[in-house]
Amino acid sequence: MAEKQRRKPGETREKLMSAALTLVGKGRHFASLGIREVTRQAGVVPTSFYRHFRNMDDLGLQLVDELGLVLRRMMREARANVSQADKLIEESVAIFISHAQANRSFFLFMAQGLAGESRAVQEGIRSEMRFFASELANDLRRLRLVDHLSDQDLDMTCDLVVRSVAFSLTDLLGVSADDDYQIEQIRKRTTRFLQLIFVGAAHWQSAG
Amino acid sequence: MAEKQRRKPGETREKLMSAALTLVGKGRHFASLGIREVTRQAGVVPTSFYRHFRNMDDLGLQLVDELGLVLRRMMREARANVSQADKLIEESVAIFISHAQANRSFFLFMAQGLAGESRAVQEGIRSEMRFFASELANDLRRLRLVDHLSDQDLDMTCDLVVRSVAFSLTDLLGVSADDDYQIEQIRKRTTRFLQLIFVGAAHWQSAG
DNA sequence: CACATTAGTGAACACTTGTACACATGGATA
DNA sequence: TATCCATGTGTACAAGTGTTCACTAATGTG
Repeated sequence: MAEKQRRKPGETREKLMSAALTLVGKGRHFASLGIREVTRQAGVVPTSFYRHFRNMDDLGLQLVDELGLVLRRMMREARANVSQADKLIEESVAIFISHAQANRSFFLFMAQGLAGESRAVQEGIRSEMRFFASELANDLRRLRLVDHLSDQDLDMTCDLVVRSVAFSLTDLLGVSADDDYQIEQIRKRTTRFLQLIFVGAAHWQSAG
Repeated sequence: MAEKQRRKPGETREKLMSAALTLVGKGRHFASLGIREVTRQAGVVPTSFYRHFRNMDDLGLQLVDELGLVLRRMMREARANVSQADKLIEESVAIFISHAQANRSFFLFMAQGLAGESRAVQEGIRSEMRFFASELANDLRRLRLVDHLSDQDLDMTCDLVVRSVAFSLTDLLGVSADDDYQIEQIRKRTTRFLQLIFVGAAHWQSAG
């Protein structure tokens, strides 16, 4: 019989989660993954799955939690690297794209989950996006870049910004990871989107 | 043995496609549907599937084509119903939402396909969105509402508009079809998004 | 009318799937 | 040290899967 050493606690759990992400990274859709498939990819016997998750939806929910950590790391780096206010958009988009590349499977999972099968996962991702948007609003407030906007209008603007970036994600994940030209195009386009939105925000009161 | 009457040509084909849509409408993800499942829902023997489609991806591609028709109908109605230029955004959003409600499963399929499993379906949907955006640009040009924008900037604006609306789709499809309050909220928010974008477009030259 | 084509059927195939059960083992706890 | 429990393993099974095959009835074409 094969050895059944138990290594660090939670190791198999992580193997299963990253196995699912690996399969997603290979082009599979999370909704089409099965328990056996994931355990096979993780190099673990199918029964082990139930030691950690009740079903695939449960695994998805726990992936959403980890996704939250990835997003928070990204925000922290963005805040640390904002050198000048007028380059804020460009630099933030660049950081976002590099994180999306570095955690491709994670963001793929996020893009899939937005219209996914599990309502709970869907809501989880949406919630992460709302949090992201509200943090962005806080930052902009603190930098005093948007003093003329009401809280509500600022929230709306940040919401739109986050959505636009999230949509660019699906562009980004659609091109191969080493197609530098296309990635650069996406970066430029996303940057212009955000600039357009902020121009709109800057003139919002007069038009609203 | 059961009767095997063949009715109109292409009837089973349609039954299969709408069976897939029905399952999607019930909350399933297209990527997780199987051939047997679809044929069962259509009330047809599994073998019949192969008379019309090579596999599920093929069926998905043909659904994208039909989706194109739905979108074109929507555009036609929007063009016919634009009463006054200053209500253009509000009325267009309202038409969009009513079409999305009337063809819920179709739009659900579209939202899923954007980050779906089949690259071909993904590209098909993207292509429909590009077409939609370019038609929008033509209309705006014709109405002479955006004379100060270059073609390129206009394309970008329309692209952003279409993306924002598409993202609102996922909001809309996330709430139950008879939750009028939430739907109204989504309608208002989407309208404001577009207004913000167009305010940005109106002031774009001076800032770009 | 004869005939090829299309579009339906059911039976069978070799696999894969989710899940249940009994069992083993290492580490923490008492 | 003795015990418990979380975590691992192998086996088993019923149900579901995609696909092939041979057969049949309706339709369009000569």
